[in-house]
Amino acid sequence: MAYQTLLSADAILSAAVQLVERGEADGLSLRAVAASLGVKAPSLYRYFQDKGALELAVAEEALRRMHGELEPVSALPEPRDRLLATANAYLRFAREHYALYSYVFQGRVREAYDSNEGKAVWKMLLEAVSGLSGKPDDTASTVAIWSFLHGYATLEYAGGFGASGPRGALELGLNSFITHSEHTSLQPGRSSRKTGRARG
Amino acid sequence: MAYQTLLSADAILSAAVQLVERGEADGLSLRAVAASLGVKAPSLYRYFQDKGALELAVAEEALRRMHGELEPVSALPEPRDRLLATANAYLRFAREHYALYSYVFQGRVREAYDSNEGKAVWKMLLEAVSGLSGKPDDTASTVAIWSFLHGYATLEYAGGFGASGPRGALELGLNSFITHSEHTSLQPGRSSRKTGRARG
DNA sequence: GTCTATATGCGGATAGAC
DNA sequence: GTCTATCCGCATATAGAC
Repeated sequence: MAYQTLLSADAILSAAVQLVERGEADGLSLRAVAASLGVKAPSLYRYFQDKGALELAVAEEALRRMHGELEPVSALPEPRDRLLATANAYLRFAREHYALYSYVFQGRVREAYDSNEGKAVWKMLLEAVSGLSGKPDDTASTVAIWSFLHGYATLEYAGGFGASGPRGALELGLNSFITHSEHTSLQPGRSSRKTGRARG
Repeated sequence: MAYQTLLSADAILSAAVQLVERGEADGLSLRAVAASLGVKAPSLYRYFQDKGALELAVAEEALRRMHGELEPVSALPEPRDRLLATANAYLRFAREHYALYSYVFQGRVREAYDSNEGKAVWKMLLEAVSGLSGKPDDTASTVAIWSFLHGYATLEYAGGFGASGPRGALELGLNSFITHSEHTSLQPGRSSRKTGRARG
């Protein structure tokens, strides 16, 4: 046989993710992915039907890594701690891998939300929020906090915070939600620590 | 003279904006802009030095239109009404012109934030928020609410709200901020209406 | 399983005719 | 002031050789 096996779907996906992380989420190109693996572009078609398939795989991988960032703090027993830790983990991922993070929210990758990876991330947020509010599936609060976190991450990256430095905004926002949530909680006695404010 | 004046910077900008609005914010192309005006691409270089200059102009125009949407409600006397109306106007613009809206937040257009148009939008938000909290330049609260609004608009468009329908999240988020803001207000007596909850 | 070669398309930008 | 013609580059994707 003239050629050995150099590629695998995993290796291609891994290389694609790496390029997205470096490239600020421009356009991922099959040529660049192939080049980074030392092969030519047409070789990739043995492992992915077309570019769209690879894009979807990248989006799912991004969500998988997000989930991996959120999962470790999901066992925290105290609801407020858990929510704050979850929010911090979310923002940490967005900051350290912004190109990959934003990849999920843009373009044609909306199918990824219906994947198991997308559902897993949503579940992390939902349980962290619901644990504090006491409501079993507190969709409204989860969407609200998710919106806040995503917006904050985006504006921070885009430089929407001027020279004034917005550091107080994160803590202020989280405290607003938490206070409101505790105030309308179904289990008011449980998570009403007076000490310990949100720290970003 | 063999050719008449067919173009102007305004006409080109207007055509470019229209293409962005239609095209879901893919890549704007000079060829497409020219074609929509019935001319050829090289003609545009008489009015814009290169593509980057046109892109910046589009971003500034987007911010100008956002400001135009927010300005009418800036005269509302009651702080809570003004903030809610401002939030609603912001979301209305984002919904009805999402491609143009998102254009501002992506890519290389960050210079637009430093323009007069960017400052004007920020000022609308800042004054609406500060009017409620009573603090003169309440940057932290403004950043927090802006983050929430931007995140909500983005997730709504991206379909991040599943079939469950997140309608309560907008009101919940706004009420959380407003309650927190009024609670820590420097002028507690002024905007403490018990009636009237946020309506999205 | 990977290659070369190629078809096809879109994009920005410039030179020089009219 | 707008045109044609052109250069150059990058992209997806396929056919067929090795």
